[in-house]
Amino acid sequence: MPPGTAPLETGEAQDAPREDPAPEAAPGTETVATSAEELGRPATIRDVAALARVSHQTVHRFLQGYEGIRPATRERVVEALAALEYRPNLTARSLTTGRSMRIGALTHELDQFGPSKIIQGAAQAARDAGYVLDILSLDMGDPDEIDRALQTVTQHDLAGVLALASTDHMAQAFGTANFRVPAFLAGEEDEFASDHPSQLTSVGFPALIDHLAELGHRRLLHLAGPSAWSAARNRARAFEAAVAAHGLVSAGVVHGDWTARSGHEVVSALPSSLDFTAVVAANDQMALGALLALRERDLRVPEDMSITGVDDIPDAAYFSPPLTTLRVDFVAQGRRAVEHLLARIAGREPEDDDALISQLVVRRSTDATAR
Amino acid sequence: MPPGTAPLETGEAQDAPREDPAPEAAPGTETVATSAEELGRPATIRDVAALARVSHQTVHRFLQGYEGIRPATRERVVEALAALEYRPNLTARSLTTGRSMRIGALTHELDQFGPSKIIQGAAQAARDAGYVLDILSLDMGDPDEIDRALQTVTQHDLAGVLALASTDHMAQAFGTANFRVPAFLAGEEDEFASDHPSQLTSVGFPALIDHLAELGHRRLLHLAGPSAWSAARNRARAFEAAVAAHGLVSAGVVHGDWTARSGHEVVSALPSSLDFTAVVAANDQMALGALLALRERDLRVPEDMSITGVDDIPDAAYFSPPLTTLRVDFVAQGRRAVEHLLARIAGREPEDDDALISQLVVRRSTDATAR
DNA sequence: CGGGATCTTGTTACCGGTCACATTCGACGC
DNA sequence: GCGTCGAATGTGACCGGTAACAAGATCCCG
Repeated sequence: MPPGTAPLETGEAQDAPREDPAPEAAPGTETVATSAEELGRPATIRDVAALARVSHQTVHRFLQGYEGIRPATRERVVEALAALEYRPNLTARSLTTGRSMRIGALTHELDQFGPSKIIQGAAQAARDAGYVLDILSLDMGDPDEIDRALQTVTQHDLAGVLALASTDHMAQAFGTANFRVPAFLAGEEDEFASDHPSQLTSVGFPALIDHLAELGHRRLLHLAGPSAWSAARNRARAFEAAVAAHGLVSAGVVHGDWTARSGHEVVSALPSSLDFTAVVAANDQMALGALLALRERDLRVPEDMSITGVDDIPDAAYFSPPLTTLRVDFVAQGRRAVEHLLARIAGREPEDDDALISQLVVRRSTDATAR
Repeated sequence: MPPGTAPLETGEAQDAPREDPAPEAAPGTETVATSAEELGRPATIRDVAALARVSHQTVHRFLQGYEGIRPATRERVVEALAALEYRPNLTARSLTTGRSMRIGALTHELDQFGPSKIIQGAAQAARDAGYVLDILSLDMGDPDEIDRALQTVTQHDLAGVLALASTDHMAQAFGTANFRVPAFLAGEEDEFASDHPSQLTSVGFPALIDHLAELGHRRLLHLAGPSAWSAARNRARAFEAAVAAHGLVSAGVVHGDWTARSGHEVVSALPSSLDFTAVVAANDQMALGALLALRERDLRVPEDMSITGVDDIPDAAYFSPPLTTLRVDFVAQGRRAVEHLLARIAGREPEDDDALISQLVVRRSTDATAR
């Protein structure tokens, strides 16, 4: 016998002229809040029910979109909902349903351009779907981190998990983890991945290599990313494939770690006589480092050496010289990752989407080779 | 009369040799799960209580660190906790307490270096404190966005809100919003802010201007950020103050929008005869754009013109030439913002922390002036 | 106009912690 | 050996939604 938690007095007070909704506490009658201010706290479904003089279940049904509510009743509910500015408490909802409107994003490279753009796109897509993105930042290197993240996930009743890390380490940890909820591993790069082989010969790297071939370059050096990153491997593979397809020659593949510093180091360490006329870097930062290293070796870009990047970071257009590169749509990748995850959460098959194609942006860092 | 939800049979089964904990369902006796696997779902506090043959409240007390539990009892609880791999359900906890272990981060410039680094630091600090950072990405320009964010906050029972936006627009919207929970507005930049006036004359900009003065520069141009950003205004003010303190001359302040593109535009648009010998940009990107514009005007850096930035983005060391800049510790700023917020959540006064000082990094973009 | 089918609405319990209060236990004093 | 008091532990309700089921209202038809 709960003491009148939800008083259902069918008093006349409500039917009286709206002008005088003064809280006249009739004896034995619980006063019913008629406005959000009067309540002083977020309205609950029962507050609304009391004001509408229905059961909380009727309010609930209305909120679920149930049709079989008498118009008169429905109207009272609608009014009460508005008067109390009702917003469902998502925590309470999560408790019963066991699921929340939250997506966990596992990540650890928030400071890099690609990943942070992906997060941006993912956050947008999540928001558009009414979800919130929880950042689960990982300290890589500590193997327990994945476990900790996993615990966080289960403790927070997340609706799903998006793994935005792109290293093998992460992919592996992710693969063995059991999140108990839908999960989706988003590589930084889909386009060059092996399950889109058709893309390899249509746009992106082929267009880039094509561009260099047209300028007369025959021997190309690839400045690749760290091989533990799938994106780095994919790009290296795409490079090799495109070079072969054009009958050009790969002068080798050297590895950096995505940073300008590594690009600078690697290029500085090359032997003094270079048997290639263009450097194809796997990202713009490394290209930047290479640019400086070439300058320090008294090689002019593009007269003596052409150089290209991938990503098209905003700064790339203002390097000296401006960088020819492949523009990658990271925001779209992030959006898409979330959409895939949401599909999985809903039990749907993700819709087959068009391949994200990167676009060649020609700037001054490439030109006809003198050699 | 709840039907034995938490069976408290003091059966002997538990005291029997550990070797045989087979689930022998005695008639009229609910079986008690003795391991996480057997349960097949996350263990609740009542599962633990049943296994430990205590009330759920005793388990609760243990978890709260209550001391007055008899050793024998305590031991059973500890064992049950471990056997069932109990993890509190944070959603349920939030429901009763009305607070969660989540911090909302309002942001809209996730792709910029500073903000994304700040988020990184904030996410770390949040994680270290057992919190999770929820990204509430805003579409600026739409004034309803703040309202939407506010609703999100209340619906999700967030413990606090961190506003990481740095524009006046955001600050103002934030100031008028009532989040019902602790909130903290973190500017991108503390160091140059007016409430740390002492810093203005000790490190950071003064060191930078000092450096230029020593190289013989007398007239300096400031390439500022958009004036709607407090960080831009702070930096401009710090510039003016430092110039005055050194008896140098400000050749004016021109405004960009933080991008390399804007730096390039602004410097390209300057009259043909320049009456200054150094450009002090408010961030590295604009300095990059300026660098290219100067090169296009056939001005050599640093021989004809020195140039400096602020932030020390990783790429700055590999610009052509490498950029003299002020290193700003954004990660620390993010951490600190979260710590402040957590203090406010806990009702504590935030501890007075040392000013975050930016550090002068001298590279090749500055040199003695020929003029 | 009664009885069942249907439509509409209400009642009660539950999710898993937390809190307020009640009860039992054990030690001690007389 | 019994009463007392504090320590140890248990009971039941509650947070705000959701779900299963029950019951009242309405309607239709013979």
